[in-house]
Amino acid sequence: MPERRSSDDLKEVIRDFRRDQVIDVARRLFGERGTTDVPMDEIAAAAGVARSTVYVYFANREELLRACLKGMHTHLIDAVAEAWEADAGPTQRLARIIEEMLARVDENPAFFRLALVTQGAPSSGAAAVGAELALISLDIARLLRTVVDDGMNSGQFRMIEPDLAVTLIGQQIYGAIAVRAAEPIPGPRAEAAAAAVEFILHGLAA
Amino acid sequence: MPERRSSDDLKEVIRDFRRDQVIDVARRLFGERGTTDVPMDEIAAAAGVARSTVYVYFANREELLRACLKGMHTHLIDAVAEAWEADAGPTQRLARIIEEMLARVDENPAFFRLALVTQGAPSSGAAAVGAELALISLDIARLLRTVVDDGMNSGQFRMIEPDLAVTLIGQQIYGAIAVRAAEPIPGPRAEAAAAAVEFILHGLAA
DNA sequence: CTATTGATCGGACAGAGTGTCCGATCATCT
DNA sequence: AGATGATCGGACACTCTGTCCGATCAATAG
Repeated sequence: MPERRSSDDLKEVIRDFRRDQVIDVARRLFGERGTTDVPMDEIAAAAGVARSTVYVYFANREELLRACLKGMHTHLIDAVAEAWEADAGPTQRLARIIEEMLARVDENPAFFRLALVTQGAPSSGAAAVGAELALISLDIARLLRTVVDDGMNSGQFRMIEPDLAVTLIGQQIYGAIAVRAAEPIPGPRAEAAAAAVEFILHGLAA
Repeated sequence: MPERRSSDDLKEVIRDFRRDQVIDVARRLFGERGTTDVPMDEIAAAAGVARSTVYVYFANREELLRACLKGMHTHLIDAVAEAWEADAGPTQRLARIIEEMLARVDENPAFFRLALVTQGAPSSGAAAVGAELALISLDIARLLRTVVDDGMNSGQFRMIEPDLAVTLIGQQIYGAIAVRAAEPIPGPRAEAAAAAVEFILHGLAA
């Protein structure tokens, strides 16, 4: 009985390992050349498996792409959540969220660019893929909402419609990510994050 | 001789008309279902021409897509430039730029979403298409630069690195556009624009 | 040690779309 | 009426997708 169990578990582990192997390769290739321009043949070859085997793990191209995004999602949320505990004030937390997200961009700019690109894209894969990204947005929005509420309660932020505040901050972050992902050689991350926070807090007026 | 000339001109006009006809249809279909999911057959059929005729006007799918973006580009720049003359102060001009851009989004959200999506996308078409969009960004950045310089010179904006200021404003606008393009039923445009301007000027701090 | 099982391979297959090409057709201008 | 040029429509080769299936190989059970 124990043998059987551990044997099954092993298979599971191997299976996941193989799966991740394909996902990693796909994420890299998708990032380099775009989702549409990489044939399944090539992904399979690069991952060292047969094309037909890829279709054992993923029903189709779209599901593979979704799996790529899913991994990034959990990674991002984990990183932000971890940093979350460390800091206390709303300003610090806001700074931390932005810095963590930019860090994620720096980790794999090509694929992050791709993720933004896929966002809201009315293309075949995107209906389902969009759902995956919507989850990320929701998670981030929830965190931002907490920041905004804290900021207003403590009198550090001025009083405006909280939803609007979240939208505005979100827009700024979205833009910052898009810009950074597009930059060939992004400048120092800390400065970029600090500039964004400063701007979000005080704007440009004299 | 004059006949010949006007005859040639007429051909030119007809040619352009046909071309625009295809572009309009393509823009709509691309907006509705994405660039990859609309076969050339369908575009041709919807435009009322043979598929082979489309290939007379456009070398390939990518060139057609680029033509779609090009039209939007000129339209956008014209609209902003026109409004530009009317207003004087940097704040008013900033507001006007944002409002005009959001108006463009409202005109054809589906296609605008698509344009954002294509932005920086490392996909087949996107290398050349990206160039087209880069031009738009450049034009807008130039306008924003003027706004920033005016604002600082007149003491209405605080003094910071102008390039940074342009980037930050650009990020907010980019995000605002993306968010609006993604909304199923966007709220009142004037309010959205006003909120963005207010945010850009004063931020969230108390 | 052998038989079974399950995963993987490799290749064939139909279907769909792309871009090219060319003869047939039609309208227009001479 | 005849020449000219745009358009049509369909055939073509090519590529990619997703499906399928027999062959192969390794680990495991008996």
